[in-house]
Amino acid sequence: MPELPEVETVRAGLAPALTNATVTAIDVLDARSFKRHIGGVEDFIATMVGAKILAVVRRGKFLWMPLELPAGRNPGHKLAMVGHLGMSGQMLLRTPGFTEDKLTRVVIHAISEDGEKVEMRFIDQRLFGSLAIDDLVPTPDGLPGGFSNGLGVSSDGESTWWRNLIPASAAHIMRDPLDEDFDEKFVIAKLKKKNSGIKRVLLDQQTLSGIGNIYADEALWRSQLHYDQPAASLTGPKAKELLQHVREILAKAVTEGGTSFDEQYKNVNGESGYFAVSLNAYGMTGIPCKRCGTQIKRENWMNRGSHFCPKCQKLKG
DNA sequence: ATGGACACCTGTGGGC
DNA sequence: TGCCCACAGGTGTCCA
Repeated sequence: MPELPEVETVRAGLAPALTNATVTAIDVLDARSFKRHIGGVEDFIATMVGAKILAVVRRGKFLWMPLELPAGRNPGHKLAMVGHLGMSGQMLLRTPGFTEDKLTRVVIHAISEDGEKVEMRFIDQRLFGSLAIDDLVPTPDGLPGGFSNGLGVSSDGESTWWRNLIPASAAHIMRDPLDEDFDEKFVIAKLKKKNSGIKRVLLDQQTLSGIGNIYADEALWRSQLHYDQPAASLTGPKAKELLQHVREILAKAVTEGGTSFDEQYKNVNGESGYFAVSLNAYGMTGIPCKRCGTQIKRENWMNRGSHFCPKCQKLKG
């Protein structure tokens, strides 16, 4: 479900409530949400309870929370809780006692700096999402690991110890187009070397991150590119234009709180985002193209769907 | 390198 | 009403 705008909406919602909060207890309703945590459920709980959350950081669709463990419980490495929403994950902030949400898998109980109790409920229909604790390792480029909007950074503006670190399990994820250290030249150079179809490349989180099926279809529609157009066949200016569209679409979707079609995407308060009204291609099968009036087509592609205008997004070659 | 298939899962909606 | 099929915002891995 969630792509960068949805995950950023969640990050931005969690950060004010969880920064500097201390974990007090964890309820596990379904242990399958921990399949990516090597040590198993008991280890996850033992590490998390008592830990202080220093920030909520995001790169692409990955979220993490650097942890400060209580004195005397230093494992020798820097740790973070890493969350991924998969296709259907949600992280809701609830006050204790709020009606239990259907499909809740994990509840993290915490107490804020001000002594307020808060519950972060991890809801996940399909169980492709996960929570795990992972080692933080230095970023290869020595720059900040991800986006945290300044929350959790010390008041004197100095970077804190976790800033230029990234969870080992997300270290292969390249920067996303909204990252201030996003290296556009590097990405364009990479596109030039790839003979794969452009959509495949847009979805490859090891080239650039944050884009999923919705925003790939939207960016390709705006750029009038067919999903199978070889990436290397794009001219420099065309590649630049495509990335500009990607950036604009992601940024606009962030301001609208992401895309919601159903109960699967919600912000931390359980509210839907509004970007769905701005969609031009994704899920628009049979609807006239807003540019030329031709019906938008859906084709099976890579075990999912691709939506495009057959007239203004032709393969060129 | 690259493309494809599939595994991991549950739920919903359409057609009959 | 029930049953079967298609389909769903992701990622990782294995195989030709």
